[in-house]
Parts: sequence; C-alpha cells; structure tokens
Amino acid sequence: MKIAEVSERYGLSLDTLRYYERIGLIPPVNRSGNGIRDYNELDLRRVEFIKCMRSAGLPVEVLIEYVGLVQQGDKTIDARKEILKEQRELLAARMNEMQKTLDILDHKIEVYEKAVLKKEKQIVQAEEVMAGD
Amino acid sequence: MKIAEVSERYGLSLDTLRYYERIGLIPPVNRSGNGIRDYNELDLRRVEFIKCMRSAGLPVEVLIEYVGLVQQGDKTIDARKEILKEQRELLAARMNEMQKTLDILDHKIEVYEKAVLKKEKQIVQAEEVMAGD
DNA sequence: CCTTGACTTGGAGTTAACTCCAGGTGTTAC
DNA sequence: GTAACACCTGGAGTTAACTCCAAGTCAAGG
Repeated sequence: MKIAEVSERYGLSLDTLRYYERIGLIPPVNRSGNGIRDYNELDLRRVEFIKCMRSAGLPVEVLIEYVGLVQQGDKTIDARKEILKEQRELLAARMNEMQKTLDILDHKIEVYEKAVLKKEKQIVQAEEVMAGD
Repeated sequence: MKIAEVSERYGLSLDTLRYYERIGLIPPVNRSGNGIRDYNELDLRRVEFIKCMRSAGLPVEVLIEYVGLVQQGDKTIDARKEILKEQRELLAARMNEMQKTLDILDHKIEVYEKAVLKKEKQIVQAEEVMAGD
C-alpha cells in the first residue's frame, strides 16, 4: 500500500508518516523498486499503534525507545513492560486531571445556563412593562 | 500575597505566572507601592482556574478570549457559555481517545506480564535440567 | 555603606512535534 | 514527447507554551 492511502486511512499527513519513519518511530518501510514506500500489514499495524499512542499524548521520544526495544527482540520484554506501565500511569493521571476540569466546566456551564435563563426572563418582564400590561 | 508564594502554592513557575499576566490570561495583578505584585483572593482564584484549565490542555488562546469576555461583563455571558461548551466537548473527545489508548496499554501490559512469567518458568526449568533433577 | 536576595522588565531562547519547501525521479495520459 | 502527478530527500520553517537572561530597583541585615 502506498503512502497516500495510508495517510488517508489513518488521518496522518504524508509528511507525518515520513517524519515518523525518519526519526525511527516506525521501522523502515519496504520500498517497491523505484524507492517508493510500500506498506505491508505489519507496517500498517505499527502506524496504527503509533497513531493511537500519539493521540493520547505519549511522547514521541518514549515511543521511539519502545519501538527500538521491540526491534531488539525478546530479551527486552521486561524493559518494554516497564515503559508501558509507566506511561499507563502517567496517562491515567492526566485523565484524572482532565476529569476534574471536565466537572468544573460542567458546573460552570450549568451556572451560565441559569444566568442566561434569568436574563431572558428579565427581558420578557421588561417587554411586558413596555407593553404596559 | 507575593508571587513567590503563589508560585509555591499552585506549582506554577514565577516566569509562568508573569507570562500569563503579560499575555492577558490573568488580568493585571495589583502592585504594592514599589511595583511588586500583590495577589489578592480574586487573583488567586483566577490563577487556580487557569491552572486547572491548562492542566487539561485547553489552549491558552481560547482561555485568553474567555478571560477577555469575563472582563466585559454580563453581556458576554452567552458567548462565554458557548466557548466553555465547545471546550467541554473537545475535552470529552480527547478523554475518549485516551481511554481507548489506556485500554490498549492495559491489554499489552497484561500480555507482557504473561510473557515474562513464561520466560521465568523456562529459566526455572532450565535450572532444573542443569541440576540434573 | 555594601551586599544579599526577591522582585521588576523586555526580549531572546528552547522544546516538541510536526509541516513546508525546493529540487529531483519515475510512471501514466494524451 | 511532454505535461501532470505521485513520490522521493535533506533541510528549513512554524507553532504553542513556556523558560531563561541581562540589567535594573528596592528593602533588610551586618
């Protein structure tokens, strides 16, 4: 599969896909004859994984390290596990922060809803007064 | 309260606090005589609010706009509400993405745990063989 | 009086993660 | 056979959000 289709499928720009490969976030993709990238199933799974991790904010640097360890085979399983565990905790912590913020936003929105209603009521009352009811 | 104590209390650097004020993310803080910032209760609440919103990743630019609207009084209530609602949805969407990633991480970690156990078992078996049991 | 330490400012520098660009190659469409 | 198009590369540029720096002011302590 050529890069344009991969870009389309995963919503990552051509530049981003090439950039990820350059920095080693995705291992070198096979090239078809003339040097054009030809993503295979494994490449696609890698792209999807990285896209997912990046969308959650895991740092590129950490992911590069992880991908590097994967390339080194089974002896790095323990180190990989530790990286994922650490990132999992950081992610959970960030989600916690975000949940707090979400609650506060919900509260504020509710307060604003009430304020808007109150204001509208005042306007109606003002109109009634104007109408000399 | 002086800036050092505010920094301490909210875990924002001195530079960040001054930066927030410069760019209008926090309205100008009162100065005591010689030009030194003296945060009052209201200022502190503003700092806390901004810290909270920023920790969830709301963009500085959006927050500046929001803070600007607050300064303009009640006539902007509707606009403010809309901003918060939009940011609330974006935040919820991001949290959703992150939850998916968290699930995948948990799954991968579990797989790694099993792989590690299996490897250890092999080692134990190898030792038993070595021991000529 | 002089030093130390906390504060001030405007402006420059840094970091992460892309994103864009110029110049080049190879294949397809007319 | 030439124009359009998708791809390639190395390197430069951009953006957001800080973070650092130099030079200056002021109050308190020895």
